[in-house]
Amino acid sequence: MEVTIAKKERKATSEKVVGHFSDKGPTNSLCPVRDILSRVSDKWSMHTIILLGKSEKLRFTELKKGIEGISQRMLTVTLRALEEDGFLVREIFPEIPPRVEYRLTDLGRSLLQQLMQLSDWANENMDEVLKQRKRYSKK
Amino acid sequence: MEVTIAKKERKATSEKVVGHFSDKGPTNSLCPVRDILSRVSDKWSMHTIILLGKSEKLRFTELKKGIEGISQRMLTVTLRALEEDGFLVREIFPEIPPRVEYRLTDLGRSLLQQLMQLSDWANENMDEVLKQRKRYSKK
DNA sequence: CGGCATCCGTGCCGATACTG
DNA sequence: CAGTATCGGCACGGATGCCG
Repeated sequence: MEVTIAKKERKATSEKVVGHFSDKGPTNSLCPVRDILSRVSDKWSMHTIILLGKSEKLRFTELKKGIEGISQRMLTVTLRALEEDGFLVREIFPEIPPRVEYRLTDLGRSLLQQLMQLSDWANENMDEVLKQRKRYSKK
Repeated sequence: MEVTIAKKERKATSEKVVGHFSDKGPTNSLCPVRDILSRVSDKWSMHTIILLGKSEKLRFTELKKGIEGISQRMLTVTLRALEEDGFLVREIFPEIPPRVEYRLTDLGRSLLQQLMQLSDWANENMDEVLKQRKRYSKK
C-alpha cells in the first residue's frame, strides 16, 4: 500500500467543501466549482497541468525541473491529488532505477482548456486589477 | 484611516504569488492567472461575487444572510479584498444607523462571466471527477 | 448597522533525512 | 530515480468582545 502523504492531506479539503455546500441554499449549484477551483488553485497544480499539457508525457524528475521552486514532497502531493481526480495518469515502469511517467487524461486536457480561457481573461484584465490595487492602497 | 484587517491579511498572499512568478521561466505567462485564481478561490469570494451578480446591489447584512455560514469578520475581509482588486465598489451612506451598499463593477461582472463558464464546465465534469475519486480510493 | 481587535486551532507547505 | 516520514513555521479562518 503506497500513497500516505496525499491521502491524508486531501481528506480535510474535500470535507471542507462538502460541508459547506452539501446543504441547500441558492448558491448550492456552485459546489462543484469551488471543489475544482480549490483543487486547481493550490500552489502547484496549475503549473503541473500546464507543463504536462505542453509535453504530453513527463517523468517525475522532468516535472521537478520544469516547475521552479517545487519540493519533492509537494510535487508528489500535487501529482497524487491530480491523479485522484482523474486529470492525469501515472505509469510505473519497474526498472532499475525506477521510471514513472505522467500524462494528462482527456479530462485533464479538458480542464487545461478551461484554465487557458481563464488565463486569457486574466492576462487581459490584470493591468486593470493592478491599477485598482494601486488606487486602493492610497485611499 | 480604516481598513486594517484586510490590508494586512492580503499582503502575504500577494507577495507569495509575486515571489514565485516574478522571475522568468516558461510558465511565467500564467502569473496573473494564479494571482486571480488564488483571489477568487478562497473560501468566500466566489459566493460573494455570485450573490452580488444576482442582486445588483446589496447591503452588508443582506450579504451576510445570503452567504450561509460566513462570519462577520470573513465577510469584511472578503469584501475589502474584492474592493481592492476593483471587482466591487463600496458605498457608504452616513446615516444613523449606518448603511453600506456593495455592487459589482464592470470588471467584477466580467469576472463573474468567467466564473460562470468555469461553473458550467465543473457541473458537466463533476460526475466524472467523483467517479475517478472513487476508483482511486480503492486502488 | 457595519464594522475592528484579539486570541487561537488547524491545515498548507518547506526543509530535512531516509529508502527500495 | 522516485518517492516516504517527520518536524516546524506561518497563513487562513472561526469565535468572541468592543465600538461609532
